[in-house]
Amino acid sequence: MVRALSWRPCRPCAQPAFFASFTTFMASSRKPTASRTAPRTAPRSAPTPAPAGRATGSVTLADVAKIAGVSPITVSRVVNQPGLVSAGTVARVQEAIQRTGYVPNLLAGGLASRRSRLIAAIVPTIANSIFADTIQALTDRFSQAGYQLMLGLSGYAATREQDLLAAILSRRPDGIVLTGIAHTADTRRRLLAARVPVVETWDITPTPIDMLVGFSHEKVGQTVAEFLHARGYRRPAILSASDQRAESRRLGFLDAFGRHGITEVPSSIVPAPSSLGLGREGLARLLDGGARPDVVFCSSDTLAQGALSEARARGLKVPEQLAVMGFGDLNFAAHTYPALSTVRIDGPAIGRTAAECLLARIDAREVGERIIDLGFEVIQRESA
Amino acid sequence: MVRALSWRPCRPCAQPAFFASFTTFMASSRKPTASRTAPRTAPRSAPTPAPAGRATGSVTLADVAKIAGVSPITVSRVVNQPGLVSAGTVARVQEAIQRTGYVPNLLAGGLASRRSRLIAAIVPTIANSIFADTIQALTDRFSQAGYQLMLGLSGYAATREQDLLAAILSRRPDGIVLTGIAHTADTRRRLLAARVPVVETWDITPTPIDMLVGFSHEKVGQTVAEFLHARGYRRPAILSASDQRAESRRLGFLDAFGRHGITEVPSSIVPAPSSLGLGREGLARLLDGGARPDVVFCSSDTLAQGALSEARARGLKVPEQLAVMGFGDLNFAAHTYPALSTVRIDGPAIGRTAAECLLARIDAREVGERIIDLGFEVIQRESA
DNA sequence: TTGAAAGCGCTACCAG
DNA sequence: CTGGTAGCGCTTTCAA
Repeated sequence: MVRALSWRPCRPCAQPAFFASFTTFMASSRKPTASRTAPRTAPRSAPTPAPAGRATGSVTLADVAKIAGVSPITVSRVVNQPGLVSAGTVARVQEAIQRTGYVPNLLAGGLASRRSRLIAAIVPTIANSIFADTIQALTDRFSQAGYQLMLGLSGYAATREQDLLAAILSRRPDGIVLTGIAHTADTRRRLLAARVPVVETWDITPTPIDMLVGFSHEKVGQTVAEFLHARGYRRPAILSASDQRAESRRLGFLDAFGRHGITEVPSSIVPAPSSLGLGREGLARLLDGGARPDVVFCSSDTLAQGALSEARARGLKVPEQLAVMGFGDLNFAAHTYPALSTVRIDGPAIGRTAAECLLARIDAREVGERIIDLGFEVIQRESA
Repeated sequence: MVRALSWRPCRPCAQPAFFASFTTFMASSRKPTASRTAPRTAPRSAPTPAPAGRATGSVTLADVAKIAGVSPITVSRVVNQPGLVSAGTVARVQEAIQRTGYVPNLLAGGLASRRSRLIAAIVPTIANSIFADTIQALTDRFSQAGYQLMLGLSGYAATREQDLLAAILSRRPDGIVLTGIAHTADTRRRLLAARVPVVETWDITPTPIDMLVGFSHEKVGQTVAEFLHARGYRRPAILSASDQRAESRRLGFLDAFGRHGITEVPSSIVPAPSSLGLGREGLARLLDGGARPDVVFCSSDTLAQGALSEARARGLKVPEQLAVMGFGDLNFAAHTYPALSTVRIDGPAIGRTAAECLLARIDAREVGERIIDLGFEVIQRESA
C-alpha cells in the first residue's frame, strides 16, 4: 500500500543510510561532498587590532567612542536613548558604528543594567501545536518592544519544566510566559524567589503564580457536553490525551453529561502528545471494547482527525453514525473536515494579551495581579 | 454551514468581545476576574541582605563562597568543573548553594568567558511547520550538551532575517543554525565578521557560509517528476508557494518533465506561508484557468490537503482523475489521505546532524568546512 | 587543590 | 548635553 523511493546523494558523498547515525556521518563526511568553487568571502580584518590580555577582538563601545571622539557612555546613549544626545553627536557616533561594524554586547549590557531584554516562554511542544499562534504573537509583540523571546520546549513532563526553568532563570529573563497552571511546588518557589514577572497561559485558576491569561478547560468540557446534549446526542465517548488540560476538559464533560443523567461515558486515554496514529488507535480501542457512541469528544483536532480516519476505515458514516468533536481548530477542520466540529481558541489573542501584561509589569514594576479569561468558541459544522 | 457558539466569562469579568483588543482589555481588566482565595506564597526573604550600591539583591557566587568558607573561584569550579575540586569542598559548597538557592548568572559568566552557551536558530515559521521536528532535535541535542537554543522566527522575508540576526548577534551566541541558503549579502558579511560557527540547513549549495546540512530541492523536483512520468502521468501541474525552496523544486520538476518533451506545465503560485485555504484557491484557479492536469505537485502537504478538498468539492476522483503530490509528509498523509503521495524529509536527522556539526566546531574550534547531503524519500500511496 | 588579582563590555550614578 | 568613576557577577591567568 505504501511504496517509497528514496533518493541519496551521488556516490562519492553518499551517506551509508538515509537515517544516517551521527557516528556514520562523522566517519564518511570528512571529505566534503562538494568542493568549494567560490572562495569564501574573506572576513574583514578587525578595524581595531585586538588588544592584549583577555580582549575578544570584537569591536567594543570604547572602540567606537575613540573613533567618534566621544566618551563610551555617549555611544551607549546613542544606541539606547538617542533622544538624550545632540543630533551632531548622534550622527558622528552612528557613522563610527557603521564604519566599525559595532554590534552591542547584550550580555555586558544586561549584566550592568540588570535588564536582559529577554523574555522566556515555555511550551510543551511546537509540533503541529495549538500553541504556535500564541508563540508567534508573543514573538511579534516582544520584538517590536525590543525584547527577544527565548523558547523552551518542556514536553509534557513537569520535571523537565523544572530543569528548563533553571536554565532559563540563569539567563535572567525580564519576564516568563508559562503554558498551563500545573507546575511543581519547586517551580513555583523558584519563580517567586527570582522575582520575575510571570504570565501563565492557556488555562485558568484563582491562584496563579503572578498573572494569567487563559480560559477554563472545565468550562470547555461542560459547554461542549451541553452543546452535544442539546443536539440530541446521548451516547458520548471520550478520546483524550493524558495531559493536564485535556483531563480538565474531560471532567467538565463528564460533569455536564452526568447532570443530564448520563454517567456511562467510555473513555480512551492515550499518551501525550497527540498524533493521528493515536487517534486511530484510540477510537479503535473504544469500539473494540464494545462502546457504541454516537459522538466522540477528542482532546485535540489531531486526535479527532485520526478518529475520523478510523471511523471511515470501519465504514461508519460521519456524523450520522458517529459525530466527532475536536479541540483547537488547527485550521484543518475548516477546509478538509466538514464533518468535524471543534472548539476554537484564539491563540494569537492569548499571546498578545500575555505580552501586554508582561510589558506593563516590566515597565511599571507594578505589583497588581491580573487574571484574564479570554473564553473560547464552539464550532459546529454540519456535513457538506 | 457553520454554526458557532462562543462562551464568554461570567458578567463581572467578561471581555467586551471574544477577540478583545488590548485597549479594551486594559480598560476592563483593572479589576481581577477572580479574587485571590489562597494567599500567595510569601517570597522568602533573601538569605543575604541586599548590599548597598548597584547590587541586585540576588544571591551571587560571592555569597555562596562566604557561606561555604571558600573563595568565589572555588564555587565557580564546583558549578562548572566539579572534577577539579576535592569531594569535601564540593559537598560543602553544594550545601551552601542549596541553602541560598543560588542561581548562576549566565550573563556574567558569558561575558567573562566569552561563551554564552547559547545557540540561535532561525526558521521562517513554526505554524504547522515542516521545521518543527528539526527544532525539536536541535533543542534536545543542545540542552543535553549544556547549550540553550534561542529560536528566531523570520517569516519569509530576507530583510526580517537581517534584523533578527542583529538582535541575535548581540547575545553572542556560540553558534547559529539557519534555514535555507538564501541570505542577503549583508547577513553573510555580518555572520562572517562575527566569526561564529554557522550551519545552514534544509537546502544545499556548493558555497555555504560555513557548514551545511540539507538536501537538494531541485533534485526533489526532478525525482518527483521522473517518478510521476514513470507512472504514466503526462499532464502535470504545479501549485507552489512563493518560497525560495519551493521555487527550486518547481524548476527541477519543470526541467525533468521538459526532458521528456512535456513543457506545458500550468503553475499556480500562492503567497507563503501555505495554508489549506490557499491550497483550495490555488487549485481552483488552475482548473478555472482551463488546466486539466492528471497530477498536481504541491509545494507542501498543507497546500496539497487544500487541493484535495477542492478536488473533492468538485467531484474529482483522487487519484484516478487527479493525483495529488505533496511535500513534507507532516504525518498526515500516512493516516488520513491514502490518496496523497508526498516527499518525506528526515527533519530530526537534519537537526541532529546540524547540532553535531556545531558542537564539534565549538569544541575543537575547527576550521574545516562541511557540506552534508541527507537526501529525501518519495512516498507513494495508492488509494486505500 | 585552592586563591588573588584583573578584567569581560556595558550602564548607573552623579558631576559638570 | 556630556563625561568620570565604579561597579554588574563571573572567569581567566598565574601563583601558591
